[in-house]
This record gives sequence, structure tokens and C-alpha cells, in this order.
Amino acid sequence: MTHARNRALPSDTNSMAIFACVVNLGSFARAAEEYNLTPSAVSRVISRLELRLGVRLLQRSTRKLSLTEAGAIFHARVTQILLDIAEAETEVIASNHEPRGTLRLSVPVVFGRLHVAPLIARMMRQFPELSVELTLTDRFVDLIEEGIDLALRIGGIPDSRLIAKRLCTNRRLLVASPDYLARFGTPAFPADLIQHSCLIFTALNRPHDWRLVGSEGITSISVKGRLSANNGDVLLEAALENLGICPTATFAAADLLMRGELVRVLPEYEFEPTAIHAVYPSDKQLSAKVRCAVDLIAKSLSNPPPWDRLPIIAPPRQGTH
Amino acid sequence: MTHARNRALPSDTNSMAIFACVVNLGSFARAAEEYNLTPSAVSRVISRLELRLGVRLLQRSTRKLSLTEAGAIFHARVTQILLDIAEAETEVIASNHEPRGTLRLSVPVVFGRLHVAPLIARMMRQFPELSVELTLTDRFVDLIEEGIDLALRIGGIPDSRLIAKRLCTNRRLLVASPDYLARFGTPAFPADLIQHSCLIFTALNRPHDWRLVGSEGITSISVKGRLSANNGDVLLEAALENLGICPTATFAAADLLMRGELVRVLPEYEFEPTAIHAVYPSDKQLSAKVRCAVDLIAKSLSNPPPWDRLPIIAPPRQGTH
DNA sequence: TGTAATTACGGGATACGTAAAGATG
DNA sequence: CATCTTTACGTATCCCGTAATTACA
Repeated sequence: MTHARNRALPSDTNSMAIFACVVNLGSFARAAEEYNLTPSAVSRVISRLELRLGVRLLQRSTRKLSLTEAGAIFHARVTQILLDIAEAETEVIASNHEPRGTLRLSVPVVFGRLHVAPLIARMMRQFPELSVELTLTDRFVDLIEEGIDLALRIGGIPDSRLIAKRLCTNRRLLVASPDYLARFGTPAFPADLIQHSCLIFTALNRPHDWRLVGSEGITSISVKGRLSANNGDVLLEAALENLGICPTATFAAADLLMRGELVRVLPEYEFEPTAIHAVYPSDKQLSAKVRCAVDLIAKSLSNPPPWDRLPIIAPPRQGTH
Repeated sequence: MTHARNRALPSDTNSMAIFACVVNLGSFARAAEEYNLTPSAVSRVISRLELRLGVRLLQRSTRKLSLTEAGAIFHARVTQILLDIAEAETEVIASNHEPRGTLRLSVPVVFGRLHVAPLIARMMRQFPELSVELTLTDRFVDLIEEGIDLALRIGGIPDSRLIAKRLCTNRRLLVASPDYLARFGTPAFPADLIQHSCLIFTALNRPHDWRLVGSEGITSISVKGRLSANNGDVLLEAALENLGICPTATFAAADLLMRGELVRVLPEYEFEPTAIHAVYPSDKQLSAKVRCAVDLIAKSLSNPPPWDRLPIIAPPRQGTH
């Protein structure tokens, strides 16, 4: 047995619109013209509608047309309903014409504070009807469950099914405070790191080995240290306190490097570059607010991003995008 | 070239209802169940709706479902719209469940005053929600043009396309006042009418010959008289004033015959019987008010009608229906 | 592994246009 | 006679269900 409708389906909008048109124009033929249909089609549409309602809506001969009482009632209601539908659709469509409403944006804490917060002002100036709800969190957020429009992810593997637009390369390198280096020496080769106190970034299931890329290829070092944390800022703070050699993303350390509070360690080496992605649930019927926000962020970051263009951060030898 | 749509068609009620259902149940699969559809169908319905609106309404993974901002707006509007549609339909359908609203009824003047007006009270008692707008006129009314729900027609040829329900036979015979007959004699045969003063009913293109049916067949008499009118009452009034022999429908003369103010002339002869019809524009999706009114009138008149069952009006020799 | 959403594909219901008929002024 | 509505008929379109795929818990 095939499926059958249980629910009584309401009259579809087509019928209602055509019925209203017939009433307004006073003629099946003119209504047909209006909808680029043949009069016969209009005739059937009205008949079907009357059949479904079990009520005669229009009395008609070939020359005259008049509403029944039921038809008059229905016409009045239908007119209002069609207006409501049109209004609802316009509202929804307009809500997407330019950024509007609330953009729920989720960004890693450090990156957000340094590089997204400054964009917010520009964004809100540019899109006067847009509100932004910015969440800074390093949690892995489920965009759909939490109703997030847009998230930035650093170096993660993009979800399947979600859309990830690559914004820029995320370079990671080693830094330390001048004091630390003055006291414990400056490593010349990756292997020297074993002798040093290293600050370790921990993430779930993340190997504690450091894989450093140099001109000779990848070197894997099993470092050790007394402090590990899952937060880059904490490690940088520790480095400022001369606690050791610290891995960091360039976006987080650029400022400190500029001010000389930290200096690069093993400047010929970097971690394997990852990427910063903008992630959103779907690119089908993408909303204007997400599209524009992604555009604005992408343009602002460009590739390489501003912080990687500082002279103090040597450009990588080989292409990193 | 084949026809193509010019007008942008609004989203149909189906899509809206299914979308609302998905939102309310929080699941494509459950909404599909609700509508006896497969999940794939629901998926496509939503996709089509989003495509038409150019807006993503729901963010979805296989496990999670959430409204976008546009979706939330649309859902709120759609919910109201669906209620409005349901209400409009219920109103229209209910308006037909039992007689309700206004019945526009058009009836010939004399017949209306004598035999319809007395029914009105019963009709309004029986159908408390019904209003009646009774028009007494002998004009030929265009039901559709004038928005008449129901008309009674006496002896006319029914319009094509219009529905005519035969209510009863309309017998017509000759009457005169006792005084007239006492003064000018009582005709014994149709041919005697030529000697009499006859009151003549005139209608457009109606021959002035009287065709009388007796046991020997039809006799055609070319009568003459000094008064002709297109109104039966006028002729009866004249007959009461002893002005001559008067043709009349039984429904109009019954009372006068009962009271003896008029008596039958040539009681073995009658005009060819016609019929009284109830006429309405269409019997497709016939409204309750018209159906019930016709039923009530038909039952009240029955066949033969009450006035033809009076002893004073001899039943016709051969069947008259 | 089981459930949920999506997509390709084939078949069937739906709704169109054409054409012809009937009605009307 | 021209115009308008209605109906019959053949067909094209649309939309659904089945089944396979992918995602997710």
C-alpha cells in the first residue's frame, strides 16, 4: 500500500490567489491572462477549491459572474491572508537582503580578543541593522545545537557537513623572554630544546612531541617542562615570567615580539602551519549576515594576515598557504 | 510557445504547514510521520521552500535541528497564517453546514404574497441563523447578475444552465363573479366565450388565444375584451367588479372561490397546465440555505398543492404532473 | 550499530494546454 | 458572430517513495 494523506490539507495559496484574482477582475479569462494560464485551468482551479470547501463560491454564466455569500466571506479572508503571506515572505527575504538581525559569532578566546574584537566596531558601523552576539570560548561548539551562525576555528579539522572557509595560514613558532635566554642560553638546533624548560600546550589527544619544520625537513622533539596548559595565553604569560621556551601562534605573539618582550627561538624553524577557518552550518541559502561577516573577516585577515607581515616575524621560506 | 508563469507564486500552504510541523516537532522524520510522508519528501519540501525564499530556515545535521533567525521569523508568521486559513475555511464550510446568512429570494408578486410569505415565518423559526431578503417581482430576474440565491418561476421555460426543480403543477382555469354570470349568462361551451367580455392576461409575445383543454381535446378560442393586463391580481379584481370572465391560476383564485366571491366558468375545461419551478444558479456545491429553502417550499406546496386540493376546485380529469 | 537527513532515480498522480461544445449578448 | 465558461483528452511536469549515502551518537 502506498502512502495516503491523513491530514486534511488546507486550500493551497495558488487557489486562493487565483480565486481572489477572478473576483477582483470579474472574469475567469482575465484572471487566466494575469497568471499566464488558460481559462480552462482557472475554471478547474476554482472548481477544485469549491469542491474542497464543499461550497459554491461564485455563481457564473458565460457572461455574468457574482459572488455567493460564502464566496464573499472567503474573498475577504483570503485577501487578508494573501497580504499576510506576502508580508511574511518579504520580511524573511528582506531579512536576508543585507545583514540584519543578530549574528551569533563564536571565536577562540585569545584570537577573538586580539583580532576579532577590533573588527566588531567596523562591522557594526558598516551594517547598521546588525547586532552581534560574540562568544569567546575555546570549547568545541556545536554550531547547530547552540544556534551559532558563524565560528572561527584555528587549526582544527573541519567538521564534515559543515562549511569551512579557509581564512589564512596559522603559523606557529617558538618564543622566549630575553631574560630566559640570557640565563639559559639560546638553542641553536632543535635538539637543543631537550635541555631547556619548555612550556607545553596540551589539547585532547595531542602528542607532546614538537614537530618543527626547518630547511632540512621535519624534526620531531620530545620536549619536557614543568608547565603545560591548554591555553596559549597562559603559556605566553609564563614565558614573560622567564619560565621557558614557549610555542605560540604568531597571531598571539606578534605584539610581544614587536615590543621586544619576547624574542623568537630557533627562527629558522616553525611548527607545521595550520589554518584559520571560518565555519558555518551550510552554504546553501547563506544568510547575508554570515556572508558579509565572513567577507569582512577574510578581507581584514587576508593571507598572509597582518601579524605575519611584521618584519620581526620572518616570512616562512616555503609557501605556507 | 507554451505558457509560462509571470507572477511570482507565493509559498504554498503545504510547505508552510510542513515547515511549521517540522519546527514544532523538532524533527523531519516525525513531521513526515505526521503528514504520512517520507522524510525525504519533507526534506525536499523544506529545501524547495528555502530555495523559493532564498533564505535558510533551518540549520540541520542528522542529529540536531535549529531555527535560523529568518526561520524563527517565518515560523511565527506562518503559524498565524495557518490559523487564519483554517479559520477562514471553517467559517466558509460552517456557513454551509446549516442555513445561515442571507437567502435572497425572488418570487412573483401574487404568488409570493399568497403562498410564500406565510412560509417565511416557518422558515425563520426553523433556521434561527437565517435571514431572508424577499423580493416580490414579476420581472424576469437574472439570478447571477442580481445575486439571487433562489427564485420561483411560474410556467416559464427554464433557463439553460440554471437549475430548475419542479415544485408543483400550475393549473389555470376560468372564473367570474356570480353577478356577472347572472347578468350575462353562463357559458356552456368554450365557443360561448366569444360572446362574453373576457379579461385578458398579456405577456410579452403571448398569443391572446385561449387554448382550453376539455375531454374532447384542445379548443382554441380567440377571445375579446376591454381590459387586458400583465398582472393576474388586476384581472381578478376586475372579475370581482363583474367586468367579465377571467383566466386565473388556481393558486390565485382558490380563496375567492372558497368564499364564493368568484365561481368557476366552464368547469370541465382548463388551460394547459404549466408548472411552478424553483430556480437556482447551480446545483454543484449547493448551499444549505438554498437546499433547505427549496425543500421547505417543495414540502409545503407538495403536488398537488394545497389550493388544488380544495373540493371547490375539481381535480383535473387526467394527470397533470 | 542504529537513527536521521540527504540525494539519485523511476513511476505515478496531478495539472496543464488544446480543442470542442454550449451559452450569451 | 464574438466572447466566455466548461468538459474531454493527451501529455508534461511535478512530486513522492524506494533505496543508497553520509553523518552522527
